[in-house]
Parts: sequence; structure tokens; C-alpha cells
Amino acid sequence: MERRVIAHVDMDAFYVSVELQRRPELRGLPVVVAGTGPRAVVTTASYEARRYGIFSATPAERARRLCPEAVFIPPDFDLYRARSKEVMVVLREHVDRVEVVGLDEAYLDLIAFDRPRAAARRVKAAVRERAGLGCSIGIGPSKLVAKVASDAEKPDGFVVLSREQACERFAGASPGLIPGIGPKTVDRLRERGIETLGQLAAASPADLARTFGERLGLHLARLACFEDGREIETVRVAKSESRETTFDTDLRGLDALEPVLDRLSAELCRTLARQERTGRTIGIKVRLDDFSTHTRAHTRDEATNDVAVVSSTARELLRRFDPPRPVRLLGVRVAGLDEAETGRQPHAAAAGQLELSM
DNA sequence: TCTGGGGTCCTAGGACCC
DNA sequence: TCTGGGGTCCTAGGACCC
Repeated sequence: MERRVIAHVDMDAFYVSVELQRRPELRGLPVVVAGTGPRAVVTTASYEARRYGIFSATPAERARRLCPEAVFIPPDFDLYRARSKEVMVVLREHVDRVEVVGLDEAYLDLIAFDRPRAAARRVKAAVRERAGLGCSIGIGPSKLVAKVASDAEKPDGFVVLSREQACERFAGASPGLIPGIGPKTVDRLRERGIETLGQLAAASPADLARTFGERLGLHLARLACFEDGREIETVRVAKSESRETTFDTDLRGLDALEPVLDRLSAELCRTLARQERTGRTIGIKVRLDDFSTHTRAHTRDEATNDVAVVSSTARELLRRFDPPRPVRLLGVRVAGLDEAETGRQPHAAAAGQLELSM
């Protein structure tokens, strides 16, 4: 494989840092960006707040109990999006090939630089100077090593690792350190006596394949050795777009749910229309009070972003699902966005029905 | 103390085609 | 009466990421 030099830039406590720029008097205090409703969760916590055990996805109610003195700020995503764009502009001024990941992360292809480390230092300084924001940077031969390196010493980190150094440095860490190995997989690994990355790296790939399936098993074996061949993708095109909402208290019955479905459909279609995108698959998502999540979808022959079509399809899917318990979350999704400009031919079966009905 | 919103990718099974 | 192999498309659920 080609030699590669990749940097991962991770903004430090991005949303909180942006908020602190307009409220500098809060610097050094526990600050939490979180929604206001009874079911809100923490979006970002300042490093001071993290010392109280408050992290992303902590329920806001719990965060308040953990640290009553903390300052709570409702999220302002329009602002974060705007500031994110500024940061990405700075990155692109320094590096040709940039892959943006969400609002606060990016991969940089540094292969063209004689001195990639110096280039990354310049990027870090420029982000601070131009945007007034701190970031952590990791550099490695793959996205995986770069990402883990950027996480290793944040905030304000700067870590360069070879694949071998990454293996050595994190051999004692939980497999959950690796992006892609989540809580469920960590549990399953622990059940098999694997508690560290070193143990995972030492496990036989054949054994892993037997327990986790061919694909996932071999994938885990590779991840444990920090082997990762993913390339930097400078353009990403969304394949689906959705709107969803969690109710402050559970809703029951179609009469209560359908107006919400209509509102979500309208918002979604407005966005799609503005971007001149259409999709063939219309779906709904329903989370019940027991937190079970159900999806239903219908794929049409023609792509659409027509609110009348999306709304009525979503209503029909909901009517057919007929939620058997109180509903906590409702969502609408349009997928298969603009996959082929021309649209597809109807299925033979569907075409047959059309003929019959004509 | 229950657990947001917006995404991606994978799997498994069924329908259907050649 | 017993019945292929490969491929695509679609749906539903689940794991995971930021």
C-alpha cells in the first residue's frame, strides 16, 4: 500500500468554546451546552464540567444534579455551523485534500508536504489565530491512527504516531478506544475474556471470525493492530435526510401524531427543495415508551420532495404500523437521494399492476 | 436519572429475474 | 414431486459515529 500521512483535527469542546467567545466571563467555569426540555441531553461539556462526570449524551437533568453550579446554555446550531465553516476554510487554505467529518472534525492529507509535522503545527496555529479556537491534532499513517492520536492528549494535543507506536501505546487500553468498536462489541469481547486492545490484537483472527462472523471478526482483528486502509474522501454526498422529534411526554393515538408527522414532513421537504434534491424512499421512525425503535419505509418509482407525497406516505406508514404503545419519538426520512438523475424503471411486478389498472 | 438529532454502514430475509 | 445458482432491490433492525 502507498505510504500515507494523515492528520486528524478535532476541535476542543467545540460548541462550548464557541459559546465562550461571546461569554468570556464564563471561562474556567463548568459550562454545559444542553437542550432545555425534560428529556434533553448534554451536547458538549467544558473540560471543567467533565471533571464532574458530565459528558456528551449525559441527560441534562442528571448533569444538573452532578454539578448544580454549572452554567447551562441551550445549543445554537446555526452559530456552530457558521463557525465550523470558518474553521474548514482555514484548513483548506493550508491543505488541498480535506475531509470534513461533522462540524468539529476533519482529516487532512499531508502526503504532499516534505515536513507534514510542521504543516500541521501551522494549521493548529492558524485555527487559533483566525478562529480563536483550540484543537487537537493527531498524525499517523491512517485515519485510525490519526484519530486515536488526536484523542490521546486533548485538549490542545499534538501527537504523532506510527502504527507500531499506536499498538504499543494503547495495548493496555479498552478496545472501546477504537472508533468503530462500541459498547455492544466491548461487552461481547469481555465475555470472551478480551479486555484490552493488546489481547484483541493477540487473538486469532479465525477465532474472532467464528464468534463475530467473518466480516466483523476480521475487521476487529485489523482494527486491534491499527490497520486501516480507508482513503480520505474530499466530497461527501448525503444519501438520506431526516427530521425527528422526541416529545416531552409520550403521545398516544394517530390524532395526536399525524400533525407532528405533517410538520416534520414539511420541514424536511423545505430543506430538500432548497437543495434541489429528491429521493425515492420515504420512511418513518417511531420510538415507543419502552425505547424500542421501529422503522417503516416505502420506495416509490419516482423520486420526490413534494410535501403532499411525503406527508401522505408517512401518514399511511404510520397508520399501518399503528403504534401499540405510547410514542416517545417520531421521525420522517427521505432516502435514496438523487442516486440516478433519470430515476428507475418500475419493477416488472409494479409495471404489471399498472397495466392491469389501466 | 433513563437515554437528542442527524447521519452511515452492515446484516438477513424475501421477492423477483435470468 | 422436488426443485440450481447468482444477482438486484427492498425492508427492518441494529451498531455506531459526531
